[in-house]
Amino acid sequence: MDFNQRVYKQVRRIPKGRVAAYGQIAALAGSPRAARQVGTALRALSGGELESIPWQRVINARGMISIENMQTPKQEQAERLQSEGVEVKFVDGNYWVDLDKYLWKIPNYK
DNA sequence: CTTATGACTTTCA
DNA sequence: CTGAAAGCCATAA
Repeated sequence: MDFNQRVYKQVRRIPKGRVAAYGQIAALAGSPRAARQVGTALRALSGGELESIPWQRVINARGMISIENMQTPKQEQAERLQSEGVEVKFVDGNYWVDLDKYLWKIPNYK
């Protein structure tokens, strides 16, 4: 299975109303140091996948929405998160999420 | 096969 | 706290 597919699979596991860092997804996908590739994977999403995958729940380690891509505005991500119950703050041109409250705490397996 | 690139993260000044 | 710098590694060219 491709790295991208593993990423999508993990992203779908993020509970509604929670967010996860790129690094977390990378770790779950099998490459703890491939956080940037998670972003690359999400950037490659197209039409239907944007609806079937909760990509809006993935943000950077500091709780900020780090999209600069124009086809999927960070504003849209903020809106999607808020409609799920996640509080998003808009400060100086950037959207922030309180990680202490909304970060997805991965349960211990094994 | 070799380079470039980047929806990231961590560290150091 | 702020910002610069260097790792990291899958993908694209």
